[in-house]
Amino acid sequence: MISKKTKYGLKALLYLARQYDRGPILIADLARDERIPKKFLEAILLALKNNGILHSKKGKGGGYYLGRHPKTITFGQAIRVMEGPLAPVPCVSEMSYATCTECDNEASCGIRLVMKEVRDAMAEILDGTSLADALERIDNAEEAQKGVLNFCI
Amino acid sequence: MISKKTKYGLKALLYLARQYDRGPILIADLARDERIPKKFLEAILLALKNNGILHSKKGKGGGYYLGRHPKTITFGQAIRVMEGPLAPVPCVSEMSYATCTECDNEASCGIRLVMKEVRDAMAEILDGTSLADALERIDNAEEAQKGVLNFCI
DNA sequence: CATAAAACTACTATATCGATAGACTAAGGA
DNA sequence: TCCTTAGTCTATCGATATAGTAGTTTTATG
Repeated sequence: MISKKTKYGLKALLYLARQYDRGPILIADLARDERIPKKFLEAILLALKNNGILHSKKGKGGGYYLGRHPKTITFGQAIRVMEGPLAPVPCVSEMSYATCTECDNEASCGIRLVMKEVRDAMAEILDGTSLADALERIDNAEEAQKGVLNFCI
Repeated sequence: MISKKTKYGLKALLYLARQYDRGPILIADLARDERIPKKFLEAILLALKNNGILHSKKGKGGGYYLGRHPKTITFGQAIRVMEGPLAPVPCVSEMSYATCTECDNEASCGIRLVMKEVRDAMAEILDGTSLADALERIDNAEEAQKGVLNFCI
């Protein structure tokens, strides 16, 4: 299960992606519209900024905005910042490998063999889905819902 | 990242699967061989028992043993007991669905759309891999390692 | 300089994790 | 029946993570 922090962060990123061309967005607006505690959101956006995913501008007319085009920001990148490595065990992580303190013979660890598969499957999806992709799919889903409504009327 | 509890639990299950036909195994032996704190292991095994994955026998000659054949116990079942639902968000869980408190329109939630894919990918792997499968793969990996060693000599 | 907005520091509950200690209960064997 | 063995249950503890709050500082703009 992902934490609220991660959910809030992903919501914020989608929000910023949707208005990518409108310049800096205020934390206050984002917090209000997405119903996220403002001070909590502050910390989340700061973390995303420190990892290069977001940029910010201080002072009047300031706010937060995406550091790159929504097509080039993936769920995988964002989740790694907020939730840590995708891998279920450190010994199968590609981005932040570490030995498991528990097992000695890594090559023949059954848990590792299975978790490697899980990590790869997750990474394929999360690193292959950008914010832009998600926005598109949201729009499609909303269209589909409208379609059903019209069909019902 | 999975917790130590889950790692210990999976190790214990693989240990019990490897000696499936030898009757009840003592917690003490398991704890010693797999280097798991005994009292912690106790709690883990108890949880697995309460979920029908393990059985136990009290008194002299007692111990823990698998409740079913290793072929029919999957990683998915075990992980759900120890770690909770596989799904990254409750609203895409098949085994323990719950609405997300945050989002109102579930059908067009971008996070949900992506996480549904992740859940399905994880479930396919974890529910499709049994303890017996893992043991087989461990043996294969050990054979392969030996092969490399022989080749080197 | 005044103001707006992010950045930073500090703090507080609450929950979970990892682990330990001790009392209790059931099952066999002598 | 009594004793030993071994699982069961309850309680506790420190450390860490989660979720959220309050107030202050820094920086850019007009």
